[in-house]
Amino acid sequence: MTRKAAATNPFPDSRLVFDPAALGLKEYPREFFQSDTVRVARQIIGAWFARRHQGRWYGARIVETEAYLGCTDPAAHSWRGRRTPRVEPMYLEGGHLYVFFVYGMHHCANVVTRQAGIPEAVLLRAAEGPHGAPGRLMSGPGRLCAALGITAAMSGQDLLSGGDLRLFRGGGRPQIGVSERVGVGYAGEAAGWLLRFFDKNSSAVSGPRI
DNA sequence: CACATGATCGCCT
DNA sequence: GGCGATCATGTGG
Repeated sequence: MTRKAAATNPFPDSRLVFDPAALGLKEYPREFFQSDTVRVARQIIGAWFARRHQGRWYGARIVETEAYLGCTDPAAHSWRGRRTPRVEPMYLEGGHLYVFFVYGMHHCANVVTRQAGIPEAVLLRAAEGPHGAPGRLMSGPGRLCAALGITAAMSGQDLLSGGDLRLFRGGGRPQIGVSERVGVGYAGEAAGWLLRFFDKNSSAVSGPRI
């Protein structure tokens, strides 16, 4: 017997339409993404991940991230310098997008950090919409990608080349919570590293708020 | 070629 | 809290 397919958040979703120009949102300079990965993971809490589609911008205010520290991080796809077609975008210079497919049904979006050849990245785990928080729409990396229609075909795109995928700086100074990363129990000691960051005041954060 | 598994989610108990 | 869906990817023969 077949089971009901997992519910998907259709893209485009009109609740996510917004106007970065009207809001005066600015983009980050390249150097920002080339700096320390943990710093980027913290700093982009409150930033806007945006996608342009048929003339409209769809936006997600990032409220939860995780840092993946490349060759020396057992939880990272690039651990020990692994270099395969899937992971290749992680080796691009900071500011590119790395998207992968997991569990046969979900996509996860990452912002690549550091210089070209240093495969580190920040996983986007949760976001809230521009017109308030539409419940659990983007609470979790899979739902976040579903809501914005992010697929592996977009992996390797540059967020700083004036294209349809961008990251804008957010306003304010969110209160940042810190914890272990989610779902990396297989990574041994690295499972305990405090590399997950979230907006303490957001109801869209996906996992434990400890 | 064959097989094991995962940076998740939703439904079940 | 547990489990199954479902398949691209990586690894090994």
